[in-house]
Amino acid sequence: MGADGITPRGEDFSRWYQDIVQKAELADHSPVRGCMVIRPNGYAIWEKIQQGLDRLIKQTGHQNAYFPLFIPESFIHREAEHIEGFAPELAVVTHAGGEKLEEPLVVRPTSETIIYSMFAKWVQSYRDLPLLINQWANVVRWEMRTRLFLRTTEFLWQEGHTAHATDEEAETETLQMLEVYRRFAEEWMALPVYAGLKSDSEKFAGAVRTYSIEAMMQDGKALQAGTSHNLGQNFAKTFELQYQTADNRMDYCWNTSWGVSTRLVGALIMGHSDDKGLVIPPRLAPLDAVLVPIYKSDEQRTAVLEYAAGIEEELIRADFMIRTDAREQFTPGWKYAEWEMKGVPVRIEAGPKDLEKGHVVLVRRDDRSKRFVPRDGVADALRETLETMQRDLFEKARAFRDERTIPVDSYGDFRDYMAADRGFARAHWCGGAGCEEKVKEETKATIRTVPVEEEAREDGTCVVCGAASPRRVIWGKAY
RNA sequence: CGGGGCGUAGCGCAGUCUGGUAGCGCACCUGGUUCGGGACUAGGGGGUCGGAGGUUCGAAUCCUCUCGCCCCGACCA
Repeated sequence: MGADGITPRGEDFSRWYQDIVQKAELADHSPVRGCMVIRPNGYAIWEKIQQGLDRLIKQTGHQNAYFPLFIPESFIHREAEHIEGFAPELAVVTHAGGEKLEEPLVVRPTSETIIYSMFAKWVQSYRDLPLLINQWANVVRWEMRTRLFLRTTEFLWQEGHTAHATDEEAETETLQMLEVYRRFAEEWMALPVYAGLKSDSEKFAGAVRTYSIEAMMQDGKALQAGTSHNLGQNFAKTFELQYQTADNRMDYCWNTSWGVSTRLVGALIMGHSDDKGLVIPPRLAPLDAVLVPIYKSDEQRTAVLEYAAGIEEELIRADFMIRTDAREQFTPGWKYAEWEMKGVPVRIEAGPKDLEKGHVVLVRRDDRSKRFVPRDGVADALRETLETMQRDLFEKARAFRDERTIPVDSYGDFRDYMAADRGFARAHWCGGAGCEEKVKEETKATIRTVPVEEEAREDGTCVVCGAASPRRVIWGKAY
């Protein structure tokens, strides 16, 4: 462990991750196994994610609503594949009000069943469609093994649910939201992602097709960062979600659902942070900058704090989130380390020399580069620094990912590459579940995503069995 | 749920084998000197040793059971 108490990434990635979560005060373990207390620093990041994404969701025409936590157990059982996927991880309430319940209540693992049963009441004709709903909620899945943010028993997420008149429209919606997630990941989170289709073995139970975005973490492993499902008419048929067509027939609706969760906070950590602590892309940082005043004598103290107060006031007026760290009991150096640990994107230093020269020092968190900027231009300089840092973080992550995503054409090479834990392989796949299963058993790698763009088409032979393959797919070990 | 590791002050650990007054570093509190990359000094506070039961004159230490965390596997966003 280093002087700052963080296990270096290269030494033990998993411990490094836990150290960041603890030391940056993002989350803590609750008394209940597998559950997580999201601490203020962590929750502030989640709030930024919510704000950014909520806007994109609304801009694409969706409205927020809220459906209840409790779902009648029978609802979950109605859709055969759905229950098969979820049965082992359900938490069920059997008693309430001091009595045994007539029908047990499931704590939602996801809300398809309750939402589409309600949609059935609201949709009469094609004129009621499309119905575009989103909800921000908590869900519970009784997982065997948990990790803070990445997989917890209870987690926070957003789940969109829509109903459409045609299959084509539902598919368009599914892809639209996949694109929203891709944009959010890349432009807000500065995480480059591969977007594409899930193989049958990885798709959501109850969906016709599942799409996802997949990001590469700094240890070369994949993190599924968002999913978008085309549900077909599976749930519509189960819950009698029908509508009257323009030519007076009855038809079942076509549904989609899509979500991202607090797991994204984990993605941010593992995507950008370093051995000094948390690194957050500026667009998602709760604080834009921290101002550290520096002084020796009392006269300096008075002058510098006044200088700092003026800067802070100006930056707040320019709509930045900023805090001055005027704590007396810590030295500037100590504060630098502390704020680096917590991932504040920019540090502003202001001391007697800066006051004298009429400038301030801006230091970037990611590369710790220093800039001296005139006092009067501090707001513009800060804005520019944050924008540059946002871009640089994305480019750095993209270069890392690209370098570690390599084409592989023989099964021997494939096994060697996966054994080295480097990253993703782009290899041909015949589409057979058997080949996928064999790879998983022998290398622990799975198909992360199947690229669907036209440009991705390429004739080749399956890296496992040698049969004809229309495209390379992305393979990797996953969280 | 299987295999491995670990629970002792807020954090990191020693002490456990071989039972005998619970320690160290950091953090915390008070004073003084410091302050542009994790300051120095003097004094001080803080612990049902994860929990329960047992053995013993005496248990952090030995025995039994139990709970939690981490790593590896099976399940998953």
